[in-house]
Amino acid sequence: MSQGIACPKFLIDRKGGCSLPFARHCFPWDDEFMSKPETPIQKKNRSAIMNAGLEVFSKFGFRGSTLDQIALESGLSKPNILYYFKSKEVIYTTLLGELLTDWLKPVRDIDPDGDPIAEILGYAAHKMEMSQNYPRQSRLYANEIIQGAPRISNVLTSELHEVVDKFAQLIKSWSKKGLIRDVDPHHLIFSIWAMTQHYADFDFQVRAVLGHDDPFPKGEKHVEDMLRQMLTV
Amino acid sequence: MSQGIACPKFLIDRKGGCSLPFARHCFPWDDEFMSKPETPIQKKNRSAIMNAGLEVFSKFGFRGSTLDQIALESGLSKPNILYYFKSKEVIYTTLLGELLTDWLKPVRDIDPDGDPIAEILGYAAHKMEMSQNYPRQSRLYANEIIQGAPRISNVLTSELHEVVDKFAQLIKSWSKKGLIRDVDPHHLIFSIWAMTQHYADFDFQVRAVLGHDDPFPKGEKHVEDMLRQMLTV
DNA sequence: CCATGTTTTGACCAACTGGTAAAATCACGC
DNA sequence: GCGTGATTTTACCAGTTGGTCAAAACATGG
Repeated sequence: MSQGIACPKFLIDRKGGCSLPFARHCFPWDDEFMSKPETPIQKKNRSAIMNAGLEVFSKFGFRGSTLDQIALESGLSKPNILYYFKSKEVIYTTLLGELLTDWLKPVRDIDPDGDPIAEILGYAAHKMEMSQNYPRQSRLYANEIIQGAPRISNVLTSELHEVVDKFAQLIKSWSKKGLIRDVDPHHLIFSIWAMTQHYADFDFQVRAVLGHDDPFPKGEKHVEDMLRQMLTV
Repeated sequence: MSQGIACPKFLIDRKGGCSLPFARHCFPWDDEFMSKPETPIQKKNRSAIMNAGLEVFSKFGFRGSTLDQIALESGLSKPNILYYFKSKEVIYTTLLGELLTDWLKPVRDIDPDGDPIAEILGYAAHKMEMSQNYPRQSRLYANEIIQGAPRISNVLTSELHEVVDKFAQLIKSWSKKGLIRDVDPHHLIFSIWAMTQHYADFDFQVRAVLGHDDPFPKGEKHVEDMLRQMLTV
C-alpha cells in the first residue's frame, strides 16, 4: 500500500490542522509543510497506530471504535496516541486518505490502448488481490460508505466520479468499436467492485458458507469467468 | 417484510430473556410463549422502536449506535424504549432475527423443477428489489457481517450454510443436465449477493458516481444481463 | 555526564453511555 | 367517574468516552 503524504488536502481542517507528528506543538508550520523529517521512533509508533486504527475502525466504524481499543491494539497509552495524532478523527481520516489513493490509482492506470478484456480483467484481478491481501482496508471503506460517507462525500462526487466517468467512456468506446459486448459501463464497474470487495467485506459469511474450502483461487476464477462471458462478443 | 415471531430461538438468552413486550415484568411466562396479545399502543410503539433501531443500527452498527439516537428517532424517551425492549442488544437481535427470516425464505423458495435461468434470475431480481425497497436491512446485515457476525455466526454456519449448499447442489445438477453453463455454484451465489446488495450497501457511492441518474432500472437490467450471459449455454 | 528537546505517563475532566427505580400519568372497562 | 393495570416521565447511577495537562522519563549530541 502507498505510504502517501500524511495529510491529503481534502482532509485538512476537518478538526483543525493536519495529522503530522507533534500535531499539538506544530500548528504554525504544520500546514506549511515545514515539518522536520520523522525520527525512527516516530515512524514506528505512527505506523503502529495506523495499523491498530485500521484493525479497530474496519470492524466497528468510526463511532463504534474507541481510543482505548486502539491504544490496547497498538500497545501505546491513550495520551501517547494523542501525542502522535491530534484526535481520533485525525487517525480515521488519515487512514481514509491513504486508502483512497490506493483505491483510485489502479483505475487511472488502465491503458486505453491495451487489450480491452485484458485491461478490465486485469483491473478486476487487482481488486481481487486487494480483497485478499488487504481486507481491512476494504472493510474500513465499506463502513464509511454505509454510513453515507460523511467524511469523503466530496471525494466521491468529484475525484471518484470523474475517474469513473473516464473509465466508463473508455468502456463505451471499446463497445462501439466492437471489441467488447455492449454493456452499461457504470454498472459493469459497480459489479466489478461488488464482486471483488464482497470477498473482503463479507469474508466471514463467505467462509461460513464454504466451510473449509478456501474462497480465493476459485473465487478469482469465477469472477474472471463471469466478466469474460459478459464482455466477449 | 415478515412480521415474524418476536423472538427467534437462536437469539434467546443472549442477554437474558426475550424481547416480548413487558420484558421486565414478564420473564416467568416470557419463554413459555404465554404472552398476552399486543395492544394497539404496544404494536405502534414497538414498531416505532424497530423502525428507529433499523435506521440507527444500519448506519452505525451495534457499537456505534446509542439508545439516545434511537429514542430521538422514534420519538420515545429512553426509559420508555427500555420498557418495550429489555436492552439495546435485544432491539438489535430482534431486528437481525426478522432480517434473517426474510433473507433465507427466497432461497428456500427456489423451485427445483422450474426453468433454471428463470429461477436464478428471479432470485436475483428479488434480491435487487430488496436492495431498492429495504436498503437499511441490507446495511444492517452488512454491518453485522463486517464485524465478524458475532451474534449470528451460528446461523451462518448452520442454517445459511445448509440452505446455500442445497441451492448449490441444485445449480450443479442443472449444469450437469446441460440446462445452464458449468459454473461454480457457490461463487455464483456470492456474486448474486454481491451485485445486488451493492446497490443498497453502497447506495451513496453509486449515486455519487452516477450523478443524477437513478441506479435502479438500469442496474437491474445489467445484473440480469450479466447473469444471463454467464448461465446461457 | 549534562543540557535540550523528545517521548511517555498518571491523574484528571466533562460529556455521554446503557440501564434502573419509583413516582406520575394515562386509558379504559365497569 | 373510578379503579386497575398500562404507559410515560423524572431523577438518577456507575462505567465509559475523547481529550487535556503537567510532570516524569528518556534519548542523544556536545
